[in-house]
Amino acid sequence: MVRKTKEDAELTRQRIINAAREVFLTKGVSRTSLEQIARHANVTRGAVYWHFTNKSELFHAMREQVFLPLIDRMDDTLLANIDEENNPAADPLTRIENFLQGTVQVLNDHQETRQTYEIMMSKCEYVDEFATVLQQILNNCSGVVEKFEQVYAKAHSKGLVSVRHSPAELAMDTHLF
Amino acid sequence: MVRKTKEDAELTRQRIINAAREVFLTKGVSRTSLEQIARHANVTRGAVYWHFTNKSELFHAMREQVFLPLIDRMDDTLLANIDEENNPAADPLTRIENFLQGTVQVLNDHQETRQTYEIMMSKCEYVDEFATVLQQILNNCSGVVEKFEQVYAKAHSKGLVSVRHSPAELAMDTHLF
DNA sequence: TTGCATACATACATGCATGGATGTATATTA
DNA sequence: TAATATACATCCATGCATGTATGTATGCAA
Repeated sequence: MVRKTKEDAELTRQRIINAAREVFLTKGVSRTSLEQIARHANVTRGAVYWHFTNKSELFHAMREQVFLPLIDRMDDTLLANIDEENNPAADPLTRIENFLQGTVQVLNDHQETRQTYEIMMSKCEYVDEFATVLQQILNNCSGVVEKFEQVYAKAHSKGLVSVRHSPAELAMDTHLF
Repeated sequence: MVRKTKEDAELTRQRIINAAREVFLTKGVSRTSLEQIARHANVTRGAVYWHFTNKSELFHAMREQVFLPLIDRMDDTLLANIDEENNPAADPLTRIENFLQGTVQVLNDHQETRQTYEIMMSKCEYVDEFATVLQQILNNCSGVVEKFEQVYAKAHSKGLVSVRHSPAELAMDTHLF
């Protein structure tokens, strides 16, 4: 193996991330060594250490590949042009439904996304360096809940939902689901 | 340290389990060594290996201390005398509510139970030996769902719930909650 | 074409964690 | 009371994972 062009290097980086995901899934995050990941990606640990400073940075990179698209999709589906009053597609409850269906769709179509979620849920111990990861995830979640809340507030002001439920409650419930 | 009486030994065993829970919580299951647990319990690894063959057995023992009472409570609260037709306290929906409130109560009162749940949820990677643990947990869950289902079936036959929802659906929903 | 940066591979030192072997003092039992 | 089982503590060999240091061949820019 010798020096590659920038595009090749980016491919290698991606191969490492994919390898990490697959090994994480079967071995668990803390039990996979960077050596195993490297072998699975047909490189050596040198390459892994070149692209990522350590395992948690690699984990973080893997995570971002599914979270950033999620955030984008939320912004698009849920919040974009929410203030245009006379937009038929902008009905708040329809937006929520669309977003949830989109989420299921993604989980159906992309096994990579499924795998990443499974790793985050039952193959990772959120301690030490990973505690900050958990913090980030929770921050993300409260961001998600907040966005739900905005949409529900809109629905509320339009009289689309029962006044017995506050937007915050509805948002939390939807998120739990 | 020298040989103790059987009661002393049982105390030591319990101290080890408690120590394990506390260290698991802060360090995560895979990152805590039996040495750390031993130190935290004021014994040596020799004692730990005497009472438990390895880490996963220790984990299993810790888990049983919260799951077995849960199962018992389910049987008592949910299922006991469910077939006595004219028992006022045996109303199916009331049973469900009582059980859920009891669960919250336990989580409120026993920080040990809270800690154990937190460990099982975000401080443990379910792979290899622990994959069987996950399997057991899932089995337990389906057992739980089944019991919910029985109660809902009873409620159904009494006309207490809308016929639009099957007992299975209701059970799954309650369990998710 | 030279020189430096890049993209890795290889080698090495270090540090636990594990599990088993062994030691040992006491409780228990026959 | 002698023999044995119990409840640990201590010690040791082994292996693996990490991080870093170093080697090296190539792409790229001046």
